Amino acid sequence: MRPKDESKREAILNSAMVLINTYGLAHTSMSKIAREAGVSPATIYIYFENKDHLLITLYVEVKREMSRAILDSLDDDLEIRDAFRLMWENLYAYYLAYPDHFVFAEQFCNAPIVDAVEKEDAEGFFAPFTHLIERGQDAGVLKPVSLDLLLAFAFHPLTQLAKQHVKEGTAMDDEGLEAAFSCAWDAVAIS
Amino acid sequence: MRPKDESKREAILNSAMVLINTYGLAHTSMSKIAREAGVSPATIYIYFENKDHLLITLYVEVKREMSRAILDSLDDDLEIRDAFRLMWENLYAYYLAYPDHFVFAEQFCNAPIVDAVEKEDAEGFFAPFTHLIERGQDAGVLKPVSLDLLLAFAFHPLTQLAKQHVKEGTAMDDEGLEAAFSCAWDAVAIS
Amino acid sequence: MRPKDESKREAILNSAMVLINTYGLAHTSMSKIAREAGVSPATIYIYFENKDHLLITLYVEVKREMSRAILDSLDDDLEIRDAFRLMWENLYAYYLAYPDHFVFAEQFCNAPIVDAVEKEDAEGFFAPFTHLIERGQDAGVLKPVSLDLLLAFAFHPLTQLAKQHVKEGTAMDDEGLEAAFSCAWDAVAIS
Amino acid sequence: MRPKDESKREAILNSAMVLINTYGLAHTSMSKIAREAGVSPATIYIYFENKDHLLITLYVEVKREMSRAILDSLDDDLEIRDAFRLMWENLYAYYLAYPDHFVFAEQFCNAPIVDAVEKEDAEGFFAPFTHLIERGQDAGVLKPVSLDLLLAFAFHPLTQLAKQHVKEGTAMDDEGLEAAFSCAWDAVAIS
DNA sequence: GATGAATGAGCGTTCATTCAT
DNA sequence: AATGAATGAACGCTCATTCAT
Repeated sequence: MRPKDESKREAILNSAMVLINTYGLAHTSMSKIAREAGVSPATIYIYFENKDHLLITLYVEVKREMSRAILDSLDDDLEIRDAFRLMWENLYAYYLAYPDHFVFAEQFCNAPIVDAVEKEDAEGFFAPFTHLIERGQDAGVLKPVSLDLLLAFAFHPLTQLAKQHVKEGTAMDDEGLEAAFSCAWDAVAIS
Repeated sequence: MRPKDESKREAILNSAMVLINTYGLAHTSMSKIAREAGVSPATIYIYFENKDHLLITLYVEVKREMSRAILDSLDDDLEIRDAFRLMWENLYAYYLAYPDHFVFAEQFCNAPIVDAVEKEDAEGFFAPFTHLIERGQDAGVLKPVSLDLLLAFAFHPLTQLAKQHVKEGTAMDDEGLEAAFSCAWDAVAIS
Repeated sequence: MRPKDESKREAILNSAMVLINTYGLAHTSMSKIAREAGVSPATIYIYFENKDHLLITLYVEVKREMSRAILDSLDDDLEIRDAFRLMWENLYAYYLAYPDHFVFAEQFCNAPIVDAVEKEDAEGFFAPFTHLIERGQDAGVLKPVSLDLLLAFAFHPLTQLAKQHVKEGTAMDDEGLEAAFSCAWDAVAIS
Repeated sequence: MRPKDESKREAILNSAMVLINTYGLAHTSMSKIAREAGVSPATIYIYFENKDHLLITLYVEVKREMSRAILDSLDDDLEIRDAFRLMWENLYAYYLAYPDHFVFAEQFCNAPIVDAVEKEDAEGFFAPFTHLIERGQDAGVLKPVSLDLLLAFAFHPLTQLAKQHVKEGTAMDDEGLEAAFSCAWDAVAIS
């Protein structure tokens, strides 16, 4: 027997992402994914149980890669502000480097299908953020408010900015990034 | 010729919104919308040219209502901070009062179909925000950074918070709202 | 709106029967039925909830017609033997006149799907037989054995004979029919 | 080269029979048969040329075993009636002992695929019946009517009765069997 | 204006069979 | 001999839309 072809699995996942970003979840069919990936529709079902599983797998893997990218060069010895800044830059760099991942994740997580993602899979993504924020609060550097609140101010505006930049094909320069980070830091840090 | 029945139009739009929020854009068909609205599929085409037009109309109307809600009690004589605060509270109140509108808008604006919305329709929504921010910058109260950046920090975290609260069925109390607003203000105001 | 087209419903049912008799239940798809009936596959679903409902409806209607044919000219005033004979002849005549009905019913009732037929629908068919047999037993003309047993001998061999005749394109002449009926009568009557 | 594994062949045939009896010819796929038999779909094609061959082989083997069972203890020295009675009892016992065989055979032989069975394979089954009937007619014990007619009355009602008993999980006791046999004998014997 | 009937195209999925190991 | 991977065609069914009343 032939071994499973890992490149096929990835072609399927990537084709799904590209089509979803281009035409939307609503107009991306299994046949189209298969055609784009250069396989038979039936082949998809060797790698994924059904369409929902395929989409959820794609989301979870994208989120996992995002999570990994953010942690790059991160170190517990860094000052809170520097660590925060590094994650912020990592995230923005990731958004620019893999806009597909990012655009897909935003579409997916705003659709009801996201509720089918297992909780542990979903929340793993936020762990590095959470950890940093708790560290910052313990050190008396970050405001003593709820985690959700800090998360919303620390990283969500960046996502919003990246969304616009990806759509317009623009990007922030160092100065813009510096200004943006300042806003974020002012929002969450004790002045 | 009977006049078009406004209540039918409303029923169709509302049914679409409810189904899309429950099952997703991808699983909401014209037949289902018709059944939910208690009309024939053919009737929908009397009120809307086709499915895309129906969805876009729904989005634009939802956004327009949001816009209107935010402006409630707003007055150019208010101090910048107070005006900002009022809009912030209006928006959060609207999210809680009409979670359907809000959930639908988030799903829609993260799907590619949003690109089919006429620019003037889409941007009208932001006008009150824009106007306020420009006033604040002129007065030297808000940071002299790009409009997009201030918008991202001033209102986007609130959307993110509301998304969680709607999903979990919770809400911020006055104290929480105060803390959240402080973060937003610190992000955008000159300290 | 257009009224439902009764001729379409019948074309669908008849096409299904013809295809099932020719190619078997296993090789008769909704598309093929639609093509044979000259309608769109989607149209079938206006008249029948799904494939199973279509097949079951077909079976029940075929059985109902058989039942009606058997009762033709039947009269409670007839002697038991004459009534029995009339039903026997009616049934054989029906088999020869509508071999499709008969062949379909045999295939259907030997497949597991027959278990999905509502009991009352299924047993209505046997009512005339049952009634006659009970009358015969009360009159002391038929053997006092179980109903199932008498039914099995009174009518099932005829079905078997008809099956062969239909397949071979032959038929019993009057003499053959007389001989066959004698066997049946000897089987069930008190000598 | 390993020798073909007879137990695998049996497992495939038996799995096919079980699935067909449970879900019907129409819903029994090669993959399901393979899964049920604990082999790969490809393995089935080592033992059988294709699906039709598999089904036909199954039918022919089932019929051959039935045929063998009926002949058990049969002896040309027996009186016609006793021989007839023995075959009748053998057949009923076989039906009760191997209801799967019997249910499968009835489904199969009422579907068009039965026409693909080679004539000699199919008719071999009836040889013992035929032989007995001819002996009985020569001896002047059985009615001098066509073979098909006698066969239809002699054994077909039993099949019908067994079908009901298998479905209901009941069985005839000795008394019931005696009564049933009497009917059959009265049908075919010269009084 | 409003309807249920009607449709060809397409949906997600499984089919019987073959391939490559 | 035996396998799981792979497939194009077909499955049952629903889609967005239009027709006829």
